[in-house]
Amino acid sequence: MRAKPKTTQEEVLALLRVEILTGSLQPGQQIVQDLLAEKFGVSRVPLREALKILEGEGQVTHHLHRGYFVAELSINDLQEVYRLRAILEREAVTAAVSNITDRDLLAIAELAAQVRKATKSSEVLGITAANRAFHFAIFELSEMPRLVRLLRQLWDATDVYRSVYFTQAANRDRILLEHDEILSALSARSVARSIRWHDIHRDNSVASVSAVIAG
Amino acid sequence: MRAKPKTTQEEVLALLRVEILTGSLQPGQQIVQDLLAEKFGVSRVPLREALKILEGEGQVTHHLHRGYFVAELSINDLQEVYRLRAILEREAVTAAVSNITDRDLLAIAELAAQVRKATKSSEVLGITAANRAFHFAIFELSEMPRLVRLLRQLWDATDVYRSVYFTQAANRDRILLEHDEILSALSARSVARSIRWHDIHRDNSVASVSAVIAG
DNA sequence: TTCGGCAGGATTGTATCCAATCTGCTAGAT
DNA sequence: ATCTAGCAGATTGGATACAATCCTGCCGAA
Repeated sequence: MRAKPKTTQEEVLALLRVEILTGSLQPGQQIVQDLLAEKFGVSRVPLREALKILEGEGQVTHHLHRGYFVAELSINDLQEVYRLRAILEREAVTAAVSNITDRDLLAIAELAAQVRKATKSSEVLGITAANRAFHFAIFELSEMPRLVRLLRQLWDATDVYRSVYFTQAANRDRILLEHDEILSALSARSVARSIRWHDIHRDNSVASVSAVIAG
Repeated sequence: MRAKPKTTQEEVLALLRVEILTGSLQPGQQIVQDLLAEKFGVSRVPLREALKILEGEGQVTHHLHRGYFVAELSINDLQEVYRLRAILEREAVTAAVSNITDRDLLAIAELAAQVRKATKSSEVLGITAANRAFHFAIFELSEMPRLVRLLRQLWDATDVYRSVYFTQAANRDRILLEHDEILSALSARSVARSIRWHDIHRDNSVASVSAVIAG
């Protein structure tokens, strides 16, 4: 038996994220509430509330009396998201370094190891999740919950496209190396190095994702 | 006759914002859906969707099977919000300066004048709205819609407390002066001066609002 | 071809009912 | 007297059905 979310709308929300992430719901595509509600086996009420949440995150757009559509990301949008990530992640990393304990370092190293394991298994969804867990464990150390929430929104916005990034073997190796560097910088409590490697890591990502969007 | 929002949930959303802003719904207070739905003359469904939006913005919190509560802001929360605002507004102002046209300057000057007029009338809600219009007109010039959206969320989070700021006459005069300085810096296309005066403006605000929260 | 209107479809809003859960009170045990 | 278990009331969460509103696309007339 699968671990069941407490409420239907949470379950629907999780399902929607997967649908969007895996491309079952493609960018620009309309979301027909009745169809999706039936597909998920729920009524429209929790579905709409989940869609409202996604709308708030910018994952879907809403046109009055026309319904919800999966958000599309232009090159400009993408660059803006990554610019904002750069600014906010620097802040998060800076705060994280000043808070980090040896215990935290162990936990993060463990998460890095899980990313490594996930890249072996070739399962994109698993790699995405592991990668996310690794990075947000670091961001969480900032002890700035609102900052983390904003970052989560920004990551969500590009998840669809970033997942393609993980499908290429060359990228996977580089990611693992960069994670090691980040971990090393954190261990040394070096803000500058931590930020630099985050920047490098992100720049490599944006380059690949831009290529995806450009076609 | 007042301009009516197109959908009921938008109307409810606007009403909720006013209720929260004016303190009819006080921080920490539970929002009883049935009562409020009846008070607004709507059913619970659009009310809940409006609450979902506010939850996404962090304006209200949600506890499972216990309902919605008006969000409370701790001193730490407040400082985090203002720290994030500082970071993001600097980015927005920088981009705005590089885009600003003479036409934009006229429009912003006009908005500044409206703030001045609003302060005369002593109506807090009006001042808040005018002030917001002034600042976001500047932020919008960044042509970074997601950045503006994040800023809007951050402003919303502290609106309740900031409105108190406007009730004090001494603050009002200073605000007007600072707006003039911002306008002057923008006219000169000086990024450094624009950022500096935004920082000063914000610092004065956070000091007052902190005092309010501290009691 | 273009314009106007009409029908169909989709979303939105509402009402009602039921299930799940939380809260507070009461009764019993220690 | 205090603590705990459990019951009742209240509230939220969800499902379903139906009415209302609005968009879209087609069809015919000028």
